[in-house]
Amino acid sequence: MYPFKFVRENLDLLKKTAELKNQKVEWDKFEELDNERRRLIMFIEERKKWQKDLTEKISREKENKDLITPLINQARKYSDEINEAENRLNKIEKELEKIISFIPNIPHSSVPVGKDEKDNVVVKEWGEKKEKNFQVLPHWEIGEKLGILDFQRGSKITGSFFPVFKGVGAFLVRSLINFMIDLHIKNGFKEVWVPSLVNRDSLFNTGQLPKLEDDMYYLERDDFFLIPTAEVPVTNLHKNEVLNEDDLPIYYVAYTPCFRREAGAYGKETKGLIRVHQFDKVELVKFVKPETSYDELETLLQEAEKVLQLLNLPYRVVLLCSGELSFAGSKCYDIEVWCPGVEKWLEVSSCSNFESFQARRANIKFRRKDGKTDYVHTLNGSGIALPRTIIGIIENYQTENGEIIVPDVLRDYMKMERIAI
RNA sequence: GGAGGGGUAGCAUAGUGGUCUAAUGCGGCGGAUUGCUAAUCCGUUGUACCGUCGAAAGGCGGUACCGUGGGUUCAAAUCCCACCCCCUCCGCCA
Repeated sequence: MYPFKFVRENLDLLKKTAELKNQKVEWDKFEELDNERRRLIMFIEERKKWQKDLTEKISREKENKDLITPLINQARKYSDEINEAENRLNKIEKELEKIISFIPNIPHSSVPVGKDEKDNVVVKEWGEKKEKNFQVLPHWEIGEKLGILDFQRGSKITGSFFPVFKGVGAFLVRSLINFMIDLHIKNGFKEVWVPSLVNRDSLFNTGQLPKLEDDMYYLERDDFFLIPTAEVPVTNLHKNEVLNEDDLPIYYVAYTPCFRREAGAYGKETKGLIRVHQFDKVELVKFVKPETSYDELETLLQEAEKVLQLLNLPYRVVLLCSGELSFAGSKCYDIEVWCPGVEKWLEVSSCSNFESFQARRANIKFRRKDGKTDYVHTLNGSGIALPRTIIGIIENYQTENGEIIVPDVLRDYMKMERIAI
């Protein structure tokens, strides 16, 4: 969310970025209303000044009725004029804010310009796609055979794409969450537990609203939303705060369930655990000084990569092009794990720098040593999302006789070497 | 859900219609004193917007901001209404 002045002074740049991100904005209307807003402010402020002077005179001469009666009449006139102009100003500012709220964040200069996923750049590949001398089954087949996944019963309870994990499957979910959180705590992240329901304001601040309203579950009675990611509650932890420079950087790790309606996504990559309405995720969030945020993005990416390296799952890192960047993002890396059963790279993490975009909306500042305040930069990355990681484990660690070897790093948690019938 | 108390600049607190242009303390920043630290003393102090000057840092002039939004009034931190949040107690409840 940019201030009016910034938009006014950077119209060309913002128009270009909105185009790159395929976002429609009412630019002409903005210019017209912005001019009118400034005219009105000048009109109002002038009259307020006059009114103030009169008020002072009235106050001084309040004993002298004959003298102040005409003054009061004049002041009343100003008061009416101010009132009327302010009503118009309020309307105009609301309209302007609505227009501005649809202006997306500006991509960083290192982001490749492009339209769709074909223009993304693979910047790294890690691990080996091991050749197996047997046909690797997709996770839903082997998972149901082993009794650790149950899609039928999930849809009975709620609807399709609400999976059930059973027995060792449920234990695997719990173990992965603990493994990931333990890892991140060891590397300096502070664990937080936050609400999974949030208000409109919080979603606006992180940039999900106004654009993605239809993609979220909504509780009408209370005007709350179920979170699509822990990014929303964790980033809003410091809404309307002024942090101390010495407190930065702040690193948080949070486990939460995530809820996504995935409106219109049916039929595409939706089998098994690939795309579900409710899933678990361990999320990393950083609050940092602007001058360090791009270094912080690289270390955030490394932190997320560590999870896959320790699980020994082959993955690649993709730098998103401008057209694929989210509304609020300045730069974003996706991490995709190779899943040989479905023969696809599946996204398990998205690491983004939002620069000051979210901090402006959420009003999160910090005070520098010289006393000046500045907006923090916020970053977040999944560290990492569970269902697709589980796909990766089931499909990469599958044996010929239909068992799953437990990755070394999880054996401390699960106290077993293989998942078998 | 009910009753009462509260929300004032980074924090803590004062302020019940008109020099409030929001006081005071702490903290922060700058300086003085000083073997070191501490203490003391002096100065300074927020945010947003509009106009104007400037390449910029910023300067100057103005307006607004006392939880949020309305209302009364010539004039609101102060009076009235609604809502939000925090605290205490009661009720209900996993």
